[in-house]
Amino acid sequence: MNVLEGLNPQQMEAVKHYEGPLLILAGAGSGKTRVLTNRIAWLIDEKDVSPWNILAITFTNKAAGEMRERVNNLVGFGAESIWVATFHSTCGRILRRYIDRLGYDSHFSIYDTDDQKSLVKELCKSLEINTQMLKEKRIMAAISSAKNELIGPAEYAAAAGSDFITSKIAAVYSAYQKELKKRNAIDFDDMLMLTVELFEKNEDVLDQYRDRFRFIMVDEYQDTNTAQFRLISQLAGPEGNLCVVGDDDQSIYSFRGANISNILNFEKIWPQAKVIRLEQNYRSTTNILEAANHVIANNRSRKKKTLWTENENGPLIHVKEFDTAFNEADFAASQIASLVSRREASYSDFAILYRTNAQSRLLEEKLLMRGIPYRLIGGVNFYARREIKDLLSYMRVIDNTSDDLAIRRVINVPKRGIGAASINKVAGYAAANGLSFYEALTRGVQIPGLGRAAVKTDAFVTFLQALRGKAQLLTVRKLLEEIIEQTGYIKELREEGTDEAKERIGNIEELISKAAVFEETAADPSLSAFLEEVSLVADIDEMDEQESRVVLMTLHSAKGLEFPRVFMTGMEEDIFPSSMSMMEDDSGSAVEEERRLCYVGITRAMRELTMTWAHTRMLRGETRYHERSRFLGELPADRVDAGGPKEKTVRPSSSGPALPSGNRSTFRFDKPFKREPVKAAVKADRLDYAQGDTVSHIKFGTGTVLSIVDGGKDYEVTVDFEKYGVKKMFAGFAKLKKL
DNA sequence: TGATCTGCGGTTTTT
DNA sequence: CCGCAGATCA
Repeated sequence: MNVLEGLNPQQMEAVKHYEGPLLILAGAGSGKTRVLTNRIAWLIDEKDVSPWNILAITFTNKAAGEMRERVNNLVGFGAESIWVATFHSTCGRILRRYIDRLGYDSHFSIYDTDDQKSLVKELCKSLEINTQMLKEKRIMAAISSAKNELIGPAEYAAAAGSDFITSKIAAVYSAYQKELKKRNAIDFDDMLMLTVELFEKNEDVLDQYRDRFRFIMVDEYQDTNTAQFRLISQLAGPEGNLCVVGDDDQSIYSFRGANISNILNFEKIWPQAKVIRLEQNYRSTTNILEAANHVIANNRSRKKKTLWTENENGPLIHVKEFDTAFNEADFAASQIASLVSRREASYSDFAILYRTNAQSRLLEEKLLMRGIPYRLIGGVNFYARREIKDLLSYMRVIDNTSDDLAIRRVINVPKRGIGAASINKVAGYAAANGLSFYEALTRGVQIPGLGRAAVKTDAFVTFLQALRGKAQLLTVRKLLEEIIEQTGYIKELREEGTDEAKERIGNIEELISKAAVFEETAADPSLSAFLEEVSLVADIDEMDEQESRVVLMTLHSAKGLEFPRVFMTGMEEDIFPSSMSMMEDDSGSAVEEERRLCYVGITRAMRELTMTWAHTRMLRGETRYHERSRFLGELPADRVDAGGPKEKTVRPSSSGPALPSGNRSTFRFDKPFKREPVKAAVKADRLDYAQGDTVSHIKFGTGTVLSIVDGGKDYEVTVDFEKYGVKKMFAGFAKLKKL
């Protein structure tokens, strides 16, 4: 296959770039992945670069998987030895091998957000920090950004000085790192920070990886934070055979430490860098692209560039206004249903995007009602579910007995009669003697005050030891099944028999098949590797383009994807841009990030884009009013649909920015929030059914009304459905019919 | 010790 | 509105 075929001149130039640093500024849909993969193939084919010497880094497993697949198709022989991975799994692999140089053991656990929170909470308690005043979340965010900036506890404490809050955070940070190390655990941010530290302190290790990774590619470069930037700088070395691809207009992760200046600094660190711009878009219609260009032009801080396309105009952008978010959601569902029934589209053509995960609920409801299959990305992570975390915690303890959090999670699951009192005694003894929780546990009766409970803890220790012994001989999947068997986890759920229990069993079965897939496909099928892999799964990784389903996800998750037809919902001030972004008094940079997010959303669409907004929307249980989003006003009038007969339409600005950047603060103040909840907006005066009546529901079928409670805003009706059991619902939404 | 109840706070985005 | 944490009861 000719890797240069069909490339435009700029793409060609990028693909044929051999040695030295290269910055590719690639607009949305300009074929950047193609350029990256073809360049890899070109290096191998034309320059005899060994696949072994190539590293390609992405942010998500999904992106890595796609790149891997495309590279495999392009590079026949040796493609598997190209290292294609995310930042985090790259660091994971390096650390598994060399983390002993930093005083950890190679069986380290990876703490996720929940684990971090438990630890921070624990530390706040022992440091006597009032978490009402200084929230765990804030501490976690501070620690995370410090790590992203490669600031260790000591440096953080020094910078904190006498500032009360900051010095408290510094104290937690220091204790947090100490405790993690004691537990032989690291968090997400540590993966990066520790790898950088490893390279800094161990020249031999860095040299070894430098020698291997002679050619480095980085995707979504605009999202790199300082730690990631340092890492690739270390690997690339001064000669810098480094090729990065990014788009400053799609930088939407500054809250996670992403640093736009990494793009600007690129040419400073490597003055010899070549810069190539890819501005031709192959994805979207002219109307969509013009809309995107017009909106993003309102941002002041950006590298000026204008995407263009040879594609046809296509349909106009539809902008629809609704009274309520219900109608909005229903509209999206009905549009999809009618297009699919007319065979003009298939479910997988559609994506419904929104700003916050909470907005998915309504949409799900409406899709469900119409029987439209959908895939929800995000929300509660599969691996964060209780049953999954329980089982994984067992595996964590088996892999790493120092993981106090994991062992304390499972010590009484299933119930073993070891309660909080006993746990505290063991923990106290462990702390006093510098032992891990597990080590303390093995001391049994020696622990003061444990008394008769020691019989139970001893049994637990024996149980764990037996499992640990077996683990040596078992594959990951078998081990998991053994744990389930020995603990009676599924058995217990089966006896419970509720819908919820059934769902949990389903989740466990899914975990087993994930373990099965893992042990068949992983290069390193060890327990540590399995636990690492499941820790690093992102929501978006769960998406499968092959499915014939509508996809629901946040605008953030949508980055890097494309769909023939896109709905952007909740286009309202305070929702999108979010109220948070407007509160910050930072000269509008947060709003600019929201605008980039809007740009990302618009440019996901290939053919048809529908943007919707609603005057009222339920938020945390109260109905709130919203104005239409300023971003709608920034659309070019000549690209927007005049609207159907049913809905009123928006008057977009004729040209230019709707809101000069300098005016942001005044704008904020002359538009006070309307926060009064609307009572009786949806509440019917009375219901045409009563307790004991038989009613029918569009999805749940027929059932008997058990009770009706006047909840103020609406009636809450409890119905016992024949097929689905007892459900609680609101009369205004459920649209129950008396039979 | 375990199960149930109540009150409160939370939602911006995530590897 | 929902989920969680602490309080309260069996």
